[in-house]
Amino acid sequence: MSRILHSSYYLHHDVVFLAKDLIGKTLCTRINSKLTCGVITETEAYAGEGDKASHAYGGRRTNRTEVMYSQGGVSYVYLCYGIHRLFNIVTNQQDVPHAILIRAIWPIEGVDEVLKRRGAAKLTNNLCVGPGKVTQALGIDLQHNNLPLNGKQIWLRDDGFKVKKADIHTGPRIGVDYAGLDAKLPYRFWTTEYELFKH
DNA sequence: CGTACGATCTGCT
DNA sequence: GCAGATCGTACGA
Repeated sequence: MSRILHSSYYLHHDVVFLAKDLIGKTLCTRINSKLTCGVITETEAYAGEGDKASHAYGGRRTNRTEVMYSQGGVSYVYLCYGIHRLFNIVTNQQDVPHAILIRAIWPIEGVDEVLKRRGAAKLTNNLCVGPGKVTQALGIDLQHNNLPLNGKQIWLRDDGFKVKKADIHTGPRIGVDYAGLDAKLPYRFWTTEYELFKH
């Protein structure tokens, strides 16, 4: 059985819990009339105003970060290193700027289109491992910022994949050395049990 | 207005 | 292992 995640899902749990809970959920896009879906296999939580690694640290509120202050259940897409688009899920209530970066997926639908976008010949373990690769695979661009996550272009599904607790690993976030002690927080979650999602 | 830099990826060594 | 790509954002002048 498979169902779209309801908007309330994003509102009533802590962002760190959700980051872990999203492992095994399915992220779908229909962009340029192409349907592509992948099971989320790696995430990072960004815990708002108190988190030095977050764009919203210290309550920073600008054109770019404004969407993080929305009620949960919308997308936050931004440009990184001038090249890569990074896709985040905004969570929690209005004015609480929590977000979850999607760092990796295992593609399960529209795989041909994913391969085309990635410029690859076949599906390999690391085809969509890395946040820039995820957005490239799913066709997500800056114009997909601030979209509802139960909409026509982007949505999340629970396909009933059961990832065992012991198969979800935890560690510090990547590329946030500037965040001082917060760089050490165990806010990154991932699994490598791709076999669960095959066939 | 100027400028420094980043929640990265790739290809080459 | 490392350099280069590449540009919007943030912030100070």
